[in-house]
Amino acid sequence: MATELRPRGRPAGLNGDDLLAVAREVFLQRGYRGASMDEVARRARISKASLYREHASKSALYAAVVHHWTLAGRDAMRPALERLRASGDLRRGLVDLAETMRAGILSPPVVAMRRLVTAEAREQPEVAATYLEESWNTNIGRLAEALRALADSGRLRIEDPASAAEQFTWLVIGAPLNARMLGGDGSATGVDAAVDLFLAGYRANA
Amino acid sequence: MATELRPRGRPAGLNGDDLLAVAREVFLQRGYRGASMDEVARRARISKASLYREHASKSALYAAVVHHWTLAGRDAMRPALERLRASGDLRRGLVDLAETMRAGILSPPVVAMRRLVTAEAREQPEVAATYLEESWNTNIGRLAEALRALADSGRLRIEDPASAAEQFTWLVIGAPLNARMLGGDGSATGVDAAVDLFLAGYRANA
DNA sequence: CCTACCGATCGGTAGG
DNA sequence: CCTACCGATCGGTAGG
Repeated sequence: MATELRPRGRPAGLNGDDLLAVAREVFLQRGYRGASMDEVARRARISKASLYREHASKSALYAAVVHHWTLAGRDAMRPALERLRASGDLRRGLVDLAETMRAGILSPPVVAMRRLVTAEAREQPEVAATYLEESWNTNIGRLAEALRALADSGRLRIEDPASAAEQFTWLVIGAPLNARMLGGDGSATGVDAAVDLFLAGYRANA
Repeated sequence: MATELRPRGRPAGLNGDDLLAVAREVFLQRGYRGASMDEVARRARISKASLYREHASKSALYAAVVHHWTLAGRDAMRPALERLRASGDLRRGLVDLAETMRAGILSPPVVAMRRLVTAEAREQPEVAATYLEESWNTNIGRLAEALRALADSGRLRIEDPASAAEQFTWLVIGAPLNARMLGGDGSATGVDAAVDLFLAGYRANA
């Protein structure tokens, strides 16, 4: 039990980022409509009145959870992209990147968050748009920058890095993400076929 | 108003496939939890008791709606696949197929159904698994057959038609489907880049 | 086939 | 005195 020492009259309950983390768990487990403010408050060990003082409504709490999540996952691809730029073996670098992307995007919490935001896209389109822009398009843009750098250094021949980044992404994660979003275990078939096709189209030494 | 002539004591309300169509509209508009059995009964002009006599529960009605939907969309790709086999211009045939796939998979009702089934995949995994198998994997399998035929005739060089079918599919629809699932308008960038990359990897005359 | 109604629970807010 | 927080309950609605 997390019975911490609390100097004065400070309450035992959670707030701030810790409260958002608890709310995220509840939303991911129950879905938006299945999640109750009572459960969030109970698991955060605060009253509902306190919860509503930090977040004016259930939808505002949900928006805060998604926004906080996008900030946390913004730099997930950076290490693999830097390894790709530094790698002497282009093919190995792309395979490493592809496996990093799969491990991140196909991880259970990331899939669950995508399912949550997708399900609520009609009711709360601005939250879904924020997620798409801050999380997805940001990472695609960084991949495009890395591909452009490889093209500038003469290792790839790419006219449209943004399009190539999207193609690489969906070659790598399309099939297993689709399977996991629909509940299947995925059974990923390896990223080599994706990298092979990508290099067949964009390798410099044609 | 649809006040039809009814010869005898036949009730005015809907049943069978018409009832499923109304229920599908309600599920697509409201989501699973937002859809009420009262609204389905009201829009079908039957009592809730009659609705429950045809479908024992809300989840059973949902499962029937999804299953009926998968049967309706099973042959959507067939004409484009036959045109691909008969086409003299391989590239034009693939572009035609890609545009047909986009028009179907990105259409608002198909996206809405995918969003519904995805959102409910955790609560009702068997329904999502049925959708994945009967609708998605069936069409991917038919595309794989067509690619295998093109390989057998010497127009493509493909070792794994199933893998190539998945690659083609996600190159064509990955980015715009992702955008539409998250509420964006998509702004599809054309299928030429997808076909170009696919042919770079699988065209026979290497 | 319908009206009426159930046990349970929702998001949100009251007084102290 | 102030703040932060509590137990209790509001009006409506869900699936069945």
